[in-house]
Amino acid sequence: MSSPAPAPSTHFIHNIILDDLKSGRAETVVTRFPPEPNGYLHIGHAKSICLNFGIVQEFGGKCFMRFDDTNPLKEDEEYEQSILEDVRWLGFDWEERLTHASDYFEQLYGYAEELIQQGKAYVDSLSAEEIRGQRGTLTEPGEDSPYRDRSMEENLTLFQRMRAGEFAEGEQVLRAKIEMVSPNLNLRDPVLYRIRKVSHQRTGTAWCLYPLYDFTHGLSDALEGVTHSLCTLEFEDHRPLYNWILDQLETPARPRQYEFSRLNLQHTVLSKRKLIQLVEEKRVAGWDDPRMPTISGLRRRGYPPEAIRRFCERIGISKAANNIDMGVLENCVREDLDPKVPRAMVVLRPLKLTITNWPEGHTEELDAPRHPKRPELGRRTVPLSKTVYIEQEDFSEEPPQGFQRLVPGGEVRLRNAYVVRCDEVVRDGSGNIVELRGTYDPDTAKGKKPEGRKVKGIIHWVSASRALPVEVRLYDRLFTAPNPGADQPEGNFLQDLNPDSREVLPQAWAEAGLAGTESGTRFQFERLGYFMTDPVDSCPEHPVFNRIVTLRDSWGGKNR
RNA sequence: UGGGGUGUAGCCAAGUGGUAAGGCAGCGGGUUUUGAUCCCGUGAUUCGCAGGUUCGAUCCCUGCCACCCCAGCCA
Repeated sequence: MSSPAPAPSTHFIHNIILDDLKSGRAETVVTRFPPEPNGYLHIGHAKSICLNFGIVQEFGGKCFMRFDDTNPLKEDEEYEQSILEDVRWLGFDWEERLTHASDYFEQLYGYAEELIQQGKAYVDSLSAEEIRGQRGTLTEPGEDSPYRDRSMEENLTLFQRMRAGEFAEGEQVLRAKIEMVSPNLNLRDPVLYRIRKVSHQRTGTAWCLYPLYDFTHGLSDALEGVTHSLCTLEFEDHRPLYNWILDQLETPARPRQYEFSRLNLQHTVLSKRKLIQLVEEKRVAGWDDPRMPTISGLRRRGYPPEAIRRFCERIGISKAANNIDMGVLENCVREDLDPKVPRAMVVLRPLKLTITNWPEGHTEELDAPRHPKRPELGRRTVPLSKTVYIEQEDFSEEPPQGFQRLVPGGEVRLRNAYVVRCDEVVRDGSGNIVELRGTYDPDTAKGKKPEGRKVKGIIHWVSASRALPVEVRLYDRLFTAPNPGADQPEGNFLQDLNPDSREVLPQAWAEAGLAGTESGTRFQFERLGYFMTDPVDSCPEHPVFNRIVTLRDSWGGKNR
C-alpha cells in the first residue's frame, strides 16, 4: 500500500541506541512523543514523531504517546484529539501507551516531598517578581532567597498546606535547592511547583498546585521506563537539571536525554506563535488551511503521510542548524504519488479549439491508460468531439524560444488523441483571442506519427461537449521570502506573505470520467500537477480539487 | 563581556590519524503520446579561519571568527 520505505538513516541518535543495545546499557529502546496539548501539530513535530516512533520500530522497542499536561491554564482537551488524529494519520501506533504527565501527579508529589525531606527543595514565599529580581542575569550570579534555609519540617508543612489550598496563587512556590550562582540559569534554584487554583482538563479540581516541566519530564520518563528521551536543542541547557532531579531520587529507571536540532523549512513558519497569529488574524482560513505547514493543513492539501515520512527520513537528524528547501518536501510528494495515482486531463484556463474537419455531432471514445507505466491500474475512455478546450498557455502567437506547444499554423498532439493544426485565430471586438480553429489529421490515431513532419508538442485538452465543470484551488508557498521576516523591519514576517499563495478557479473543465469523484481522491492532472479532492468542500456532485504540488518543470518559461 | 551548542558542495548529511559516503537540487545526455516519470553521466586538491603536533590532520592541540539557544511561577 505504500511505496518502498527509504533506508533508515544512521544518525548520531541511532548510533547511540545501537551502542547502548550492544553494550547492554539498555535492553530495549523506549521513547516517547510528549506534546503539550495546547496547539496543533506541524511538520516540525512530524520530524520528532518519525524519530521517536520510527527508531523504536527499527529496534523493536516501544514509544509512549504522552501529553505533557502540566499547565491547565494553557491546555485544552480539544487539542488532544487533533494531536492523536495527526499521529495516527502519520501512520504510528502507540497501542496501549497513551499517557499523560497528569497521570503521575500523585507520584510526582511524593517525589517532591522526598526532595524536601532530603533538604534539596524548599518552599519560597517570595513573589514571582522578587524571584526574578534575585535570579541574576546571564553574566551576574543570582542571590539566595531569604526563605532558602527554612527547616525541612517547615518546608514539608508548608508544601502540604500548599496542596491543601491554604495559599493563594503566587503566594508560595516549591524550589529546588541547587545553587544561585550557577552559570546555567536553569540551575539557579528552579521552581518545581506553583499554585494554580484552576481546574485541570483531566484531574479536575483534585489539585491546586501543579509541577513544572523540568520536574515533571524526567520523572515521567523514568516512570515509563523511557531509555532515550529525545528532544530539541533548546533543552540542552536543561539536561543538567534533568539529571540532577533523577540523581536525587530513587526511580524505577534512569533515562537519558539527547537533543537534536529542530526543523526549519524555507518559505513557511513553524513557530507556534506565528502559526497562531496567521490563524487569528485570518491570514489563512484556519489551522487546516491547505497552505499551513500543520499536519492538518498538509493532510487537507492532499499530502500523503508516506510523503511526510519520506521527507523526515531524507532530512536526517543532527545537531546542526538547518534550513530546508520546500522543494525537498514537494519532491517527496512527487516521488510517492507518481507511481500510485491515476492520470486525468483537466483544463484550468480554457481556450476553445474548434476542429473544422471533424464531423458535426460526432463523438469518439478514445482509449487511454490510467497510468503510463502501470497497466494494472486499468484504462479509461476519453470522449473527443468537434470542440475542445485547451489550456490558454498552451497557445502562443509569439512563442518564446523553445516553445513546443501550439502556434498559428503549427501542429501539436492532443494527448491520447490526434495531431491538430491551428489554422485560424478568432478574436473579439477588443482583440482578445476567443477561439482557435484548426484541423486534425485522422491518420495520427494511437500515437501514429504524421507523414514527413515532426510534432514535438503534446498538450492536454477536454472535449467541450462532455466537459465536467470542477472547482480547482491552486496553492503555492505561503511566503515569498525563504526566511519570512528576516529582512523586514522588526522581523515582521507578515510582510513576506505571498499574495498569490491561493488562487481559486471556480470553473475548470475536467474529463468526463471525473464525474462523481469521492472526497479524498488523488490524481495527477497531466502536465499540471498532483491534486486531491478537498476533504471538506468537495462532494461527488461538485468536485473541488486542491493542488498538492506541481509537476517538476524543467522548462524555465512557465509560471509555477 | 556568563553558560550551553553548531560550522563538511546551493540545501541536507555521513565520516575517519591514511588521503572526503549518500541524498536533494543544478548541469549534460538518452528514452518517452505528460517539457513528467525513468536511465546514464557530472561537482569538494578540500571539511569556518589561523597556527601547532605528526611521515601524514576534516579528525588531535591552541587561538580566533560566525551563527543558534538560555535571565517564565511556559513547554
